[in-house]
Formats: sequence, structure tokens, C-alpha cells
Amino acid sequence: MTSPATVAAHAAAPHPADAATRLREAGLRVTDPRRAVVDALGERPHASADELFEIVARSLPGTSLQSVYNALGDFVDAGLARRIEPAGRPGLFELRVDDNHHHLICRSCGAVADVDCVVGHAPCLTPSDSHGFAVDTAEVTFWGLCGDCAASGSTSEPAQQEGRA
Amino acid sequence: MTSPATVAAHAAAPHPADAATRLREAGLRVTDPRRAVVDALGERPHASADELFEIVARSLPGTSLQSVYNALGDFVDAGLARRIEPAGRPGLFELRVDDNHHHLICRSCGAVADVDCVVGHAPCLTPSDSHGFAVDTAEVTFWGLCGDCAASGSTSEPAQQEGRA
DNA sequence: ATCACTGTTTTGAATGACTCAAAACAAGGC
DNA sequence: GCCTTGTTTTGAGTCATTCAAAACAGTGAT
Repeated sequence: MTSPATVAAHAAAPHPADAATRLREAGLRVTDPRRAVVDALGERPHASADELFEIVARSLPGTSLQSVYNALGDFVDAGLARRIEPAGRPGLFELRVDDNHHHLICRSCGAVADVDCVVGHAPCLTPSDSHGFAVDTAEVTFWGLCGDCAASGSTSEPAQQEGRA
Repeated sequence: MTSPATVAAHAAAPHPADAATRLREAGLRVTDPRRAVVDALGERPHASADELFEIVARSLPGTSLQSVYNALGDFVDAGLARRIEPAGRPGLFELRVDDNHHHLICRSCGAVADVDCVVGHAPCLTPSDSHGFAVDTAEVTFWGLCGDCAASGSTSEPAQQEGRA
């Protein structure tokens, strides 16, 4: 975590670079588990460590859950991934880090969808009274029911389901 | 008490009623632990179950942490309290439930302050693309440094500190 | 290509914040 | 004051995550 070269100027690849390149650009060593985690994140945005672990297990059996946690922690530190923590749910990870977007979460099934922030940059909203705080981020989470759950009566199980548009 | 000056059209007492009354009004049985928890919540908004347990222990030793959790859960179910869950921190409870206000949280010491409303571009409060979701709530959390932490160099310990209202 | 240096992975255990369950107990209506 | 039903206690269990030490593997220099 104490990498001398702090934030490598990740010159924001114009298109999804492959895992190894992304890792190198973020100043991280390229290892099999890390590559697999990056790929898993690409395959499934908004996945929990556990879900990523399962995906990784398919392409790289023998990888430990701890390694997935390590990789994710390193990614977040290196600015390669972002972690969101919806109330009452395990943390979720995503690769979209360069824009200030928000999330839409289904109360019933937990599906998550991205919402673009028109403002784009960090504090897109400002409190009416900031109580002396120096605010740097406004985190916005929209709660509701996804189309499927609204259709099926909202009483569904918290089955894991990705909010595909 | 107070002069019944204007017609209080709303059922809820316009000013902080005492614990027992609040409990009864919420349809809950009045017990010592519950009364103590309501009082603790009044004394310290945005406290965790653990903190409330410590406060309760002063006025009512022998109360178990589990009872505090039970009480808080019942309060939330009864609409007497609200629970917020800032990323990376234990859940916090507050008695302000009748308005949809937001929160300002100090990254350094964890102080929390209430924000009545928010100003900014409308699209930030109503998703630009709701991906088929039926949205019912927009939760906004502002992250930053409170005045004290900003002054003392931001590198302070996560010492528990309440953002005085 | 090989080495050493240092970061990474694995294994196993530990933690914090809750939740579940059963038995003892008490609030509130009759 | 009794009875029913909800509440509190005690104790154990869970989940997501973190800590730590030893084995291991990238990477830049040789």
C-alpha cells in the first residue's frame, strides 16, 4: 500500500484496456488473481467480493476469497475500482471511477443500475447549510423497485440480479 | 407544558414529547429500557447502538445491549426512529423521522450533521434515466471534513465526536 | 536467464456489528 | 390482582471483512 509512486497518472485509456494493462497503468503488479478480478468486475459491475470470488473461481480455481479482498482493496486504493456500500448490503465494486455517477438500487432484489450525473464532477449537490463542513462529495442513492420486481408484485426474494437496462 | 395556541393539525406532538408519550403514540409498550433508549436518542442524535447502550447504562444499569438493539429495531418499525448507515460505519439512529432530510458526515471523526434540504441541479435528485425503476427515495450523503477536523489538519483519528446540532 | 528484493497469495484465526432463539419476566387490559 | 402477550435477558450464531505470518511470485537489475 505504500507504493512510492503514488497515483500513477492513469492516462484514462479511451477504451476498456485489458486487465493487465489496467493493472500496470494503475501501478500494480500483474498477477493471475488480480487479472481475474478485473475481468470479473468487467463482466459484472456492482458485484460483491463474494460474487466476484465465485466468478474468479471459474477461470482460476484455487484463488482464495482473501485474495479477492486483497485485490479489491488494492484496486480501490489505486483508484482502479470504486466501492459502494448500500445500506444493509455487502460492499459492491465497480470499475467506473472517472465520472461522478450515482446508483439506483432495487429494494427487493438488490439490482443496481448506474445513473449518470449531469454535473459530472464531485459535489454535484450542495447542502443548504453545511454546518462548517468542507464538503467534497455528494453521494446520491436512489431506492425503489426495478422493473421486474415492480411487475412481479414487489414481494420477491432478495435474489441476486444485476440491473441490466 | 405548552400553550395550545394554534391548532396542531398534525397528530405528532409539535415539540419533543416525553419518552413514554412518544412510545405510547407509536403503539409500543412503555418499558424502562425503551424509555432510556428514547432519552438517549434525544440526548445524542446520530448515535450507534453501542453508544446508546453506554448512555443507557448510566441511567439504567443492567440493560443489555440486545435490548437496545431490540428497542431500536422496534422504533424503526414503528416509525419512531430512523436508521442511517454511512458506508464503513455502524448504523446510526435518529428521532427525526417526519421529514426527509439528509446528512453531512466527517470523513475524519465521523461527526454527523443534519441537512434540511439540498440545492443543485434537479437531475441529481431525479435520475436522468431511471432504468425502469420505480424510485421512491433519493438518499443524499455529503462527505467532507467538519470544521474541527479541517482546522486540525484532517489527519485526526476517527475519534467519536458528535456534530453538534 | 538468474537473482534478489519486495510485494502478493494463502491459510487460518479474529473482529465488529448484528441477528436468532429460548426461557424468565413484566405491561396493560379485564 | 390475574392472564395474555409482548419484552428482556442470556447465550450462541452469522456474515462480511480484516489481521497476521509464512510460503510464494513478479520485476528490475545483473
